[in-house]
Amino acid sequence: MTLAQRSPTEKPDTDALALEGFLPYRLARAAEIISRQFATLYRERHGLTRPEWRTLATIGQFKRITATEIGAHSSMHKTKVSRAIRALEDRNWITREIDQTDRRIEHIELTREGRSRYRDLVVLARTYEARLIDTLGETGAGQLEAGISAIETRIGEA
Amino acid sequence: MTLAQRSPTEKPDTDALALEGFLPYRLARAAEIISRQFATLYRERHGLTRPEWRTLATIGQFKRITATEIGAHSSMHKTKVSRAIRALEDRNWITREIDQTDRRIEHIELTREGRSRYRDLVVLARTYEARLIDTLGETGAGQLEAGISAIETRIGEA
DNA sequence: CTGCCATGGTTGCTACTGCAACTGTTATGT
DNA sequence: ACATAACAGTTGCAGTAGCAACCATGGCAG
Repeated sequence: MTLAQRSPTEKPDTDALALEGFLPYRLARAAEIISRQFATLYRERHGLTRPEWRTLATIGQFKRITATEIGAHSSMHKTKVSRAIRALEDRNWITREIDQTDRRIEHIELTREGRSRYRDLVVLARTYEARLIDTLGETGAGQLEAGISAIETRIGEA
Repeated sequence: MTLAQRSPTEKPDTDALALEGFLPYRLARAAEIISRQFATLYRERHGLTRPEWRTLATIGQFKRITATEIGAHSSMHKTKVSRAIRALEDRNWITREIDQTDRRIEHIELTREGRSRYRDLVVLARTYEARLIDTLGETGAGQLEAGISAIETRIGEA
C-alpha cells in the first residue's frame, strides 16, 4: 500500500498525464501526509481536531482575540471557527467576553487549563517541526520552505 | 481576508508559537490554495469533485485498472474510490468488467465519452501546472518540487 | 474437500464540511 | 431619526469524509 510506486500492470499511455508527477497532486499529498502525522500527536494527547488545534494555537498566540480574527489568521471558514470555539469552551479551555462598546464582538482568552494545554501543544509542535526538519535534512526543509514562500507571496488567496 | 498578514491588535507572546511560521501549517495552507484553484477549473468545466478527478486521471493514465489499484495510485481511501467510480459510471464515462478468473476484481476502462473528457482534463492540468510554475518562477517551483521530493522519499506513508 | 483467512469492493453510520440563511448589533446616508 | 446596509457570530441543511462491518469470492492448509 505504499502507493505511487505501486504501479499497475498496464503501461502508461504517451499522451496521458502522470498523476504522481503532477505538482498540485504531489503538493496535496505531501501536505496530507504531514498534516496527518502531526494531527495524530495532538489528537491522541489532547483529543483535539484539526480546527480545534488551529483555533487554540491562534488564541494562544494572541492572548485575546475575536472569532473573525482567528479565522483570518488560521485560514479557516467562520463556521469552522465557531464550532471549534464552542468545543473548546465546552471543555473550559477558553472563555468569551462580549465587548461592551460593540456587542457583536466576543473577545476570547484561554483559561488556566487552556494555557496549560497550550503550553504543552507548543512543545509538541516545536518538537514535531524540529524532527520533521531533521528528517527532511537542512537542504530539503529549506527548499520546501522556499517553495511554500513562493506560493504565499505569488498567490494571495484561497 | 488576506489573513496571515492580518494580524490582530494584541502583540504576540514570546514563548508562543507563531502559526504562520509553523511548517506543517504553511504546507497545509499552500496545498489548500493550489488545490482549490485547480479544483475550480475541473469543477466548473466538467462538474467533477476532487476524488472523481483523481480517479478519472488514474484510469486515463493506465487504460485498464482496478479500484484497489486506483486507490493505491492516487492516495485515496477505498470508499472514496468506490463512490467516485460509481459517479463516473453513472455518467457513462467509464465501464467496469468483472475479471472472469477472479470475480472479485473489476477492470475499469474509459468509454469514448470518458476518453474525450480525459483528454480535455489533461490539457487543463498541463496548462494549469505550466501557469503555476510560471507564477512561482523556475527557482521557486524547483525548490517546491525538491522539498516535496524530500517528503516523498523520507516519509513513506500517510 | 472443507474450514479458515485474505482480498476486492460496497454500504451504514456518524462526524465534519461549507454554503446560505439567519439573529442581533452597529455604521451610514438622508 | 429612521431606513438600509454592513458586520460578528450561529445554525440548518445537504453533501462528503472515514471507519468498521459487511458480502462475495478466492487461496491455502490439513
